[in-house]
Amino acid sequence: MTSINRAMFFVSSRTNKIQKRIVKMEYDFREVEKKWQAYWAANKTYKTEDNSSKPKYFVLDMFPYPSGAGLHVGHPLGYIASDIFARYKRLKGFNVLHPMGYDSFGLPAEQYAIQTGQHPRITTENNIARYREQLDKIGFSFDWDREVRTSDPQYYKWTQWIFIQLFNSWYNKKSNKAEKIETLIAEFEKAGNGSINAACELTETFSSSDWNAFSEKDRSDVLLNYRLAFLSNTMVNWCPQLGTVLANEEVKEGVSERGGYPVERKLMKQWSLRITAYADRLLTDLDALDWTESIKEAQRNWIGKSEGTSLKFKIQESSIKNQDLTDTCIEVFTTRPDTIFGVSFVTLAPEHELVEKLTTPEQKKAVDEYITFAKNRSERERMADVKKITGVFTGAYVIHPFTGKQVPIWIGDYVLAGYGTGAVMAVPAHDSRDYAFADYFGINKLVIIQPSVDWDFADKSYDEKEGKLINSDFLNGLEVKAAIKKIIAVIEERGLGKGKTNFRLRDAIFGRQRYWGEPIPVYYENGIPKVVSENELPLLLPEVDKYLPTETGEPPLARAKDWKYKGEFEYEYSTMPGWAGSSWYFLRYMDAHNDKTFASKKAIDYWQNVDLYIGGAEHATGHLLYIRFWTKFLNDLGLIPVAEPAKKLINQGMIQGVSSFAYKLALSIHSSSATAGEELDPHLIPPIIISKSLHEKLWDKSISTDELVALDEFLLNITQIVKKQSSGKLGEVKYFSVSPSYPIHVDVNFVQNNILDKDEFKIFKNGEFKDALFYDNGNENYICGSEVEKMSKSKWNVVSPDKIVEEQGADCLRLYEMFLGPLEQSKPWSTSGISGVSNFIRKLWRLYHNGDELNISNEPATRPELKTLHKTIKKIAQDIENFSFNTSVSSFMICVNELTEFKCNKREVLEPLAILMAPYAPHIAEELWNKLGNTESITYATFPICNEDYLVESSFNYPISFNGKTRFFQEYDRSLSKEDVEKEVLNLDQTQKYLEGKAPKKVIVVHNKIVNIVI
RNA sequence: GCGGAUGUGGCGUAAUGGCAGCCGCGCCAGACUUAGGAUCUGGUGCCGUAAGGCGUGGGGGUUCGAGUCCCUUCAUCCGCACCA
Repeated sequence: MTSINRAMFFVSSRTNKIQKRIVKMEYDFREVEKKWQAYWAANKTYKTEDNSSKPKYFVLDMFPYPSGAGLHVGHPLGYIASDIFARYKRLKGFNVLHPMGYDSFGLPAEQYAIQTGQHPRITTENNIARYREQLDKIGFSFDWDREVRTSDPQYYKWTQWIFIQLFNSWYNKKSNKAEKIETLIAEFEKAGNGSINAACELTETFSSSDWNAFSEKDRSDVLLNYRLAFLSNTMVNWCPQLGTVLANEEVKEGVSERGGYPVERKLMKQWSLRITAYADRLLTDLDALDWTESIKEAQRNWIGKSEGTSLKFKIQESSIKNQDLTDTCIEVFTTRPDTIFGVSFVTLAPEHELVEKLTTPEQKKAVDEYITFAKNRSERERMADVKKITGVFTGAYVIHPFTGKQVPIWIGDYVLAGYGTGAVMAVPAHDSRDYAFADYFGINKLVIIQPSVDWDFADKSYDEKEGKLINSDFLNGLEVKAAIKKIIAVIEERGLGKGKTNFRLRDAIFGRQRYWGEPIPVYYENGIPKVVSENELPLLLPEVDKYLPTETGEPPLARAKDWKYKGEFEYEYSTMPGWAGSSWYFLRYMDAHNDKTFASKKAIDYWQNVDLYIGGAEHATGHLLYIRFWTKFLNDLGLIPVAEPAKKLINQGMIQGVSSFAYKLALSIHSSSATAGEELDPHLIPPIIISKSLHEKLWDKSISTDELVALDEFLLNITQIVKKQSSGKLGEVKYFSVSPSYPIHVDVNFVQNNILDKDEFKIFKNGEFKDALFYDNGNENYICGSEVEKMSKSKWNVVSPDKIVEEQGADCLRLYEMFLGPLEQSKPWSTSGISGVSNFIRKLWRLYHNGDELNISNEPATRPELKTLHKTIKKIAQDIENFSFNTSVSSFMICVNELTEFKCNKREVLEPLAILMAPYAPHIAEELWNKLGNTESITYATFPICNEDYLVESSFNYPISFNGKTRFFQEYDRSLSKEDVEKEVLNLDQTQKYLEGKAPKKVIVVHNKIVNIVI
C-alpha cells in the first residue's frame, strides 16, 4: 500500500467509526462537556457568598505564572485534586471558597519583551487568556469573579500598601511583634535607643538629646536600621546577564535558577525585608502546622537556628600596629565552647574588617594576594571546589582566654563573612573543616575529647558531641554536654562572651533591577528615602521605550520620561521581586474587588485563612516562607486574625517530562526557523545528537553539503519512526521529542552507511557538548537515551492537556491524572493507561442507558446492589478525606463493574452514584443527574451517607492458616464465638490433614478475621 | 556531610500487623464482527506437567502472624551544604 492509499484508508475508516458512534449514541463527551461548562459559567454555579450560615472552607491552589508555553499536564494535577476536595466539601454542606488567579509579574514576559519589544502586559494578557481557556476546558469549580492578577494595578496597589506598612514598622523583641515606627520614634525622643530591644543591626546607642539633635538625614539613616523594609548596603547575588539581583533561593549551584546564568557576589544598596526578625517565630510555629514533614524540615534547615556562644579573644599587644584600632578583641561564634582548650588557631573570613589592621608587614603581600584571589573567586568556583583548601597567615596572634598562650590568626575562605561574626576559633581535632585546614597548613591539633570508641586522629577529626574532656584544665573528666554547660557559665562570669543564637536565614533582598514588577512606592528627597502617601497608590508602572537597563546601568524604570514624584523627586527605580504579590494573595480572594482596603475586615474575619493549600514542593523555602512572614506581620499589626496562611498543605508531585536525546537538528533551526543574524539563547536550543566526526567538522566548519543532506536524512528517519509510533506529526512541530515508551531503534546498517560513527556520539545540550547516552542493545541496534526531568518549556518536553481533553474529554483527564498514583508522588507523564479510564467512563454511561435510551427503574434496589453502593460511598468519603484520590478511581471502577454485572438500573443506586462521581467527573455526573430529572445543578446536592447495615454479612469466610500460611477457607456465622470457631475448625477433616496427627501447639482465632494454628 | 522521601509482577499501582498483588495498562486465548483504537468472556507474580515451592531491595529482630513495627545495610530521587 502506498502512503497515499494508506492515508485514504485511514481517513475513510475513521469516518465510518465516527458515523457508527453517532448511530450507537455512545457518550458524547464533547457535547456534554461543552454544554455544562457553558451552563456553569452562565449560572455562576461556583460563585461563593461571603454570608452564609454554612461553615466555611477555603481551598486554595498555588496560582500559576502564566507562561508562554501554556498549561502543561503537571499544572492540573494539583488543581484537579483541590477541585475534587472543594466539590466534595460543597456536597458536604460547606460554604467553599475555591478561587484562582495569576502570579503575573515575572521574568519570562520581560525577557520576551526585551527580545521582541512587545509590552509584557500584552504578552501576559495573551498568556492569561490562553490559560483561562485551558482551565475552563477542564471543568474546574473556580469562582472566577474573585480572580486576582498580581500585575493588575488594583491588586498591586495593595502589595505596595503592605510594603509601606513594612517600611513604617519595626520589630519589638520585648513584645515579640512588629509595631508602628511612631512608637519607636516617640521612645527615641523620650529616652534614646538605650532600652530598646529591636531586630536591628545598629550597635551604637544614643540618648534622647542625641536623637533630637540629629539631622533629618541622620534620623532617616538610624530608622532604616529598624524598619522592616529598609535600604542598606548588602552583599547580593548579582546576575549580569539578567541585569538584576537574585534571592538566595533563586540561585542554584552558583547560577541563576531561571536561565542558568552565572551569578556573582556584589555589594549594592538594596531594599530588603527584615524577615530575620521573624526567624524564631517562623521556626516554632511550624510545629503546629499540618504540613508535610519534608517541607517543615526544609524550612527548619533554611532558617538554620543554631545555639552557641560568642567568645572574645584578646589580640596580642604586639599585633596591634594601628593606634586607632579601638576594638582589641576578635569575637567568634561557636556551638562547641567545650572545645576551647583545643583551639590551635583563629580564622577570619577574607572580608573581615580586622584583616587589614592585623596583618604584619611581613605577611602583607601574601595577605593582599590572597584577598584579591578570594574576591575574584566567583561563588560558582567556590562551590565547585569546596574541598580545595585556601588560606593565609596574618602574622598576628590572639591570646587564649584561659591558657594565656598565643594563638595564630589565619584567613580562610571557608569562613563566611555573613554568618556569625565572620570569625571562628579553630579546633582541628574536633571539627572536620578546621582539621582539613590545619592538616593542609601543618598546624598542630590538640585532642581534648576522649572518644568512647577507638579513634585515629591521624586520619580524621572527632566531631561527635560525646566523650570525656581531657587536657582541658577545669573541664577535665566532664562529659561533653556537662562541659558545655560549665564553660558557658565561666565565659559569662568572666565577661568573655555570652550564650547566643544564630540563624542561617538572611534578610530578604526586595529590589529587582527589572521592569515587569511592582514599583517600590518610594521616592528620594535630598537623598532621604520616603514612601509615597497611601492615597496616591497605586504607583503605576510607567511606560518605557526599552525594557533594558540604561547606558549608565540604572534599572529600566530610569528610562521612564517625566516620572517624578510631585514632578520633582526621583522615584526608586527597582521593582519588587516575583514573590511580593504572592505573599498575600490568599487574603485578596476573600474580597477581591475592595478598593478601600486589601480585604474587608468582615471578609477576613469570616474566611480567616486557607484550610487546604495545594501546590508544588519547589516553593518550600521561597514562597511558603515569605507568605508566612507577611501573614505574621499583618497579624502583628492587627489587620488579620491569624498568624499562619494555611492550616494544611499538600504538595502534589511533579509530573515530569521525558526529554529525549534525539531531537530535530539544530542546523535546521539555523537554516529554517531562525532568522539570519538572530542570536539564539543556547539554553533554548534543544539537545542535538551528532556523531563525533561531525562534531569535529562542525567545529572547524568543514562539513560538506552531502554530509548535511545525509544528516538530515538520518534525522528524518528518526522522526518517521517517531511518527509511526507516537503519532507525532512531522512538519508541524519544529522540535521533536521522542515519547519514552517508544525508544528509537536505528538500523545498524543505516548507521554504518551514513555518517555516524558507532559508539561515538556527542550531545549538544544547554549550550555545551557532552557525551551522549547511546548504547548497544545487544542486537547491534542503537537506542536513544531519554531523561526524566522537570516539565519545562526550556527542556522541550512540555505536554499540554489540550490534546487529551480534545480526544478523550475533561472528565477522562481528571480521572486519569488522579489514577496515575498518589498525589504527592512525582511521576513521569505517560498516557499508556488512559484507555482504561476512557473505557470506564463509557461503561458508567452504559449503566444508565439501554442503547441510546435512558434506562432507569424506580424499583427498590437489591441488597447486593445496595452493598456495592454503600461500600463505595464509604470508600470515596474516606479517600477524599485522606487525599487518596487514586484509590477512589479504582473504587469507582469496582463499583461500576459490580453494578454492570448485577445489571443494576435502579434510581436508588444510580442517583447517589452520580453524586459520588460529581467531584471527580463533574460533566458526566451533571449530565446523568440532569437526565435523572433533577433541575438544579449537582454541585449543591447532598453527599450520600453510608449505611453500615448494608455492609455487614451474616457469615465470614475464615482463612485457616497453619504456621501463618493460609491453607483453606471455612465459612462460619459471624456471631459464632471465638471458642466455638476454634472447636469447629479443629474438627474439620482438612485441619486433621494439615496437622498430620500432631497436636496443635497453639490456636489463634481472631474473631471474623483469621484462624492460625501453630504446629 | 546533614536532612527528607522512595524501593512490591512486564508497567502505573493496592493492601486499619491478619488471604500480597485490588484497579488499570500490557500481554495470551476466545466470542461478536467486512473491519477494530469498539464491546464481551476467560487467563496472566515467579519456578514447576503437577503436587508443591518461592516471593514486597539485602541481612537480622519483635510477633501465633511482618510489605506494614524495630535494628542494620544497599540503591535511587529531592532539599540544604565549608553555617563554626
